[in-house]
Amino acid sequence: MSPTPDTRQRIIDAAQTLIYGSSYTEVGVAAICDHAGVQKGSFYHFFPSKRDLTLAVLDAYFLNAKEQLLDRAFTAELPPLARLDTLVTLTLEMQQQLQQQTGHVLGCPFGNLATELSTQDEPIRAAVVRIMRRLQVLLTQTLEEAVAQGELSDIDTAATAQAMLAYLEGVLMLAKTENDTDVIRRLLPALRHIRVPLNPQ
Amino acid sequence: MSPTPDTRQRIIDAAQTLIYGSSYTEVGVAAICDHAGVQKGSFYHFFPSKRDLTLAVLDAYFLNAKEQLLDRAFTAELPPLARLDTLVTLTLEMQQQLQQQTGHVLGCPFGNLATELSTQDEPIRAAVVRIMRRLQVLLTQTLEEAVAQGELSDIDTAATAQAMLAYLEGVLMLAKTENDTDVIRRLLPALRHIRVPLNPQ
DNA sequence: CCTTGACTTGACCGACCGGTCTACTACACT
DNA sequence: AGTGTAGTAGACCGGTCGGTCAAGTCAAGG
Repeated sequence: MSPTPDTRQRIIDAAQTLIYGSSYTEVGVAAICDHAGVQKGSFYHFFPSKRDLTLAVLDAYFLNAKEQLLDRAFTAELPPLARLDTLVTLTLEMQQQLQQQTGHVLGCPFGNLATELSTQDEPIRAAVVRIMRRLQVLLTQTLEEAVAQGELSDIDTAATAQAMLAYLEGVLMLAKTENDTDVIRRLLPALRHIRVPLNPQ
Repeated sequence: MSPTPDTRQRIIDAAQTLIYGSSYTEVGVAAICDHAGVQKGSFYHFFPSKRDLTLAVLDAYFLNAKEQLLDRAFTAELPPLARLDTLVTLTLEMQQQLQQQTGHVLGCPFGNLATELSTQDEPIRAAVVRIMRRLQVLLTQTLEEAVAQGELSDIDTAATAQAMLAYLEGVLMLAKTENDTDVIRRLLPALRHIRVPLNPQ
């Protein structure tokens, strides 16, 4: 029936939505198949296991984030620190929109999976780490530019980038817990003032 | 057999350990009973459901945190900002010890449960919110004292407290993801420099 | 026309899930 | 001694879990 438009992608899309909206363990393979309009056999034709699907889902999350968030914020068209403000604004807008759609503040898809599975599933943990590193690199480059252009005094750019990432994750987590995007609006703008001084240790 | 030392508490203790070490959904009632040396009938004699047990476990987590962390850090014997440093140090030590015991950085028990269940279970979400508020109050009072004693310039103490809480949660989450307490050691000391300026908007 | 192989179908598997239920034990109070 | 009750024991429930598998569809290539 019908032209069967890319079954594999439909599975990933369904899993993205369902897992982001609840959790890895809560969403079963059957539910994903239902939502994708696919039979279980087809699922296991494309993915050897639920975990392997989840790794693909992580990639999809990142692609999404890149197109909707990262590419718009981390652009050479903006001065370095303005990129951070853009990141803040876009993050707020995205979470607001998701809350309207689902009734819940969903937080960060990477943080959610990492928190749930880091102690349980090593490959998934490692995949999240790789993604976190990419985010950290973007922030580090931005901070280095800011220092070079005199927008920022000398700091430990790598550590500050990671601290900013931690703050972002923490704010999203608190907003998810309170189920209130106002937490993001009130707290996240302070991201740009986070600083880890030089002099390790 | 034997004097049956408080079955109810043994169940809570087992659940604390198991859930903190993995996740809510991953730990079944049967596993908790096994670990506590208790039969299922006894479990459901004391707790009407797994969720109700989890609410009790949240209280137990908080009691633990209070005795091992909060009471030691938030003491009038220390100047306000030194309390934050103590909080940082004790948090690092606790996570290091837990990692030695379990092989994993476990992060924050409240944050873990909140992330996993906020979109799934309203009573548990609400319980975590209540706990987060108590932490926020402790931080707010500390910051107000710091301002009063001139250790800190005028800031939005309530928002800054929440921002510090977010940062703490974020750092713990990143450390859990990387499974490395060094993340805490490098990033968490910057907690005391987090600031949300006055002027609401 | 026939074969190949990617893809789909849906029944099926054993294990486990949270939760129920009945029978039993042990002790306190009368 | 008899009775009520808190606690324990463990078999049992329907449902769901991730995953398997034999049987089939169908389009491309010889």
